[in-house]
Amino acid sequence: MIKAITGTNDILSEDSYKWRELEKLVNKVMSLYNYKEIRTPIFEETALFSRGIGDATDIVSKEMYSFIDRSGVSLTLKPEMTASVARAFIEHSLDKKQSLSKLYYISPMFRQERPQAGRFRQFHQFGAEAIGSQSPLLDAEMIIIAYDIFAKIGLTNLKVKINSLGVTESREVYKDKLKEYLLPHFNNLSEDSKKRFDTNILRIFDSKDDKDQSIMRDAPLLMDYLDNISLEHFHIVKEVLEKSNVPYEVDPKLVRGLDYYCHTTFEIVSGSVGSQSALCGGGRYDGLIEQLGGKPAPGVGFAAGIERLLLACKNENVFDIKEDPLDVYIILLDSELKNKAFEAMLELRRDGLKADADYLSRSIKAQMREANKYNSRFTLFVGGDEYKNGEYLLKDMSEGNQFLFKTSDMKGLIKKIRE
RNA sequence: GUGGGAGUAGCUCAGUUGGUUAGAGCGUCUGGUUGUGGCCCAGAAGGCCGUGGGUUCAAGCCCCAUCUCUCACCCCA
Repeated sequence: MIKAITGTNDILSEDSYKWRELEKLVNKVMSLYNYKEIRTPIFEETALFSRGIGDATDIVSKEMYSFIDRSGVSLTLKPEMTASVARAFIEHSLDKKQSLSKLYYISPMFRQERPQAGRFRQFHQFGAEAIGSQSPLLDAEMIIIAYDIFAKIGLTNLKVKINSLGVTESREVYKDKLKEYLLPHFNNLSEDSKKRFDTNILRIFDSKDDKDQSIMRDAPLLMDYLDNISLEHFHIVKEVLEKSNVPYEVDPKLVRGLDYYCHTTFEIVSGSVGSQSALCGGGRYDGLIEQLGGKPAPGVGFAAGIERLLLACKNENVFDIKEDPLDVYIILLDSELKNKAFEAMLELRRDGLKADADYLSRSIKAQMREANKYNSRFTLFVGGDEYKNGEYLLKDMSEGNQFLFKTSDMKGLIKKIRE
């Protein structure tokens, strides 16, 4: 039997309705904040991601779905969206069309990781990017958008964590200090952290190893090495969040994995999912556009994982929405009338009512059970004495009342259903 | 890439120290008289017990391999 690829999922109809509603909500909120949708290709040149995200990250070095196409070019299924949006921004000279580009997206992403709770190989993210301004108001806006969407969904077990990485220069100074501090402890670090010492030393703060944690407890903090401009930037972000009623905590150990981040970084984590608790993450990337060959332009953005979000919803018992019930289910009493019944049903549908009927020539009992399964508000009986008298019988399924309508009076029948 | 757990009906799971025709609940389908659902009742369909080897007179159960799912590490949304 052929099965779906490991780490990919079919979204069956019970769930796809929920996905659609979530997407509607995202579209709505993004439009309130005046972000415009951008759709980029599923695959890009591999070089875009190795330059944008950073060669040292695991995402680029071993988790990308890369392949050589027939013309010999290395292509990659997008593992994240920021690099793609940045590429499109440069390619279409969006900076010349307007001073600030506020963009959002909903899109599948691909990473060849080992699947676990809330993590898949094809997964979906929505997110936003604002390119063209250094304003800390935008950093805060990103956090607020994500927070607003999560709140509208009904999630409560959330924590907003923010931190500042400052500018590159002060961060490099700090990295040296950290190296200096860690060197005497090097042999006591976990194997993973020994590797991180060279590749991405800041991420040792994220280690779940107890020994690492105790070593890092006394490590110097980046916050203490930030220059005044970075501190001021961060201060404004915090101030805006407070005034916007977004509860947050500063986590000086929150460092993000992607190379392009600077200044503000943030995550919103949920206590309702497993170990993959970050529902969204993001930050500022003032150097990225230039690094990808564009004219320097500052940017900030975030991405949220849809599968994780829905997992959190399931565990918190929120956003449990069901598809609208059927308005009418047609019950065919005389099989000779099936064309007539189909016509009537079509008329209902074309008038905007959700209607369906039995296509398997089943018994009346079976048809009624089917109507009930779809939670149909009404059933319409076609046939029998009523039809001989030129009438249809309409039954209200919750009350049990029945009403007669002239077959010529579809308007009256429709009006009754709409009441 | 590393480690733990699990694969029996559409779903959730039972299957005793290996021993005849493999079970339940839910779901599905059909009925419970002439044209009416939900509740209830009855019946039916549906399984090469993940796959391939092995041990044995005998394997769903024991052994090996393999695949898949799952959780955690790594990494990250």
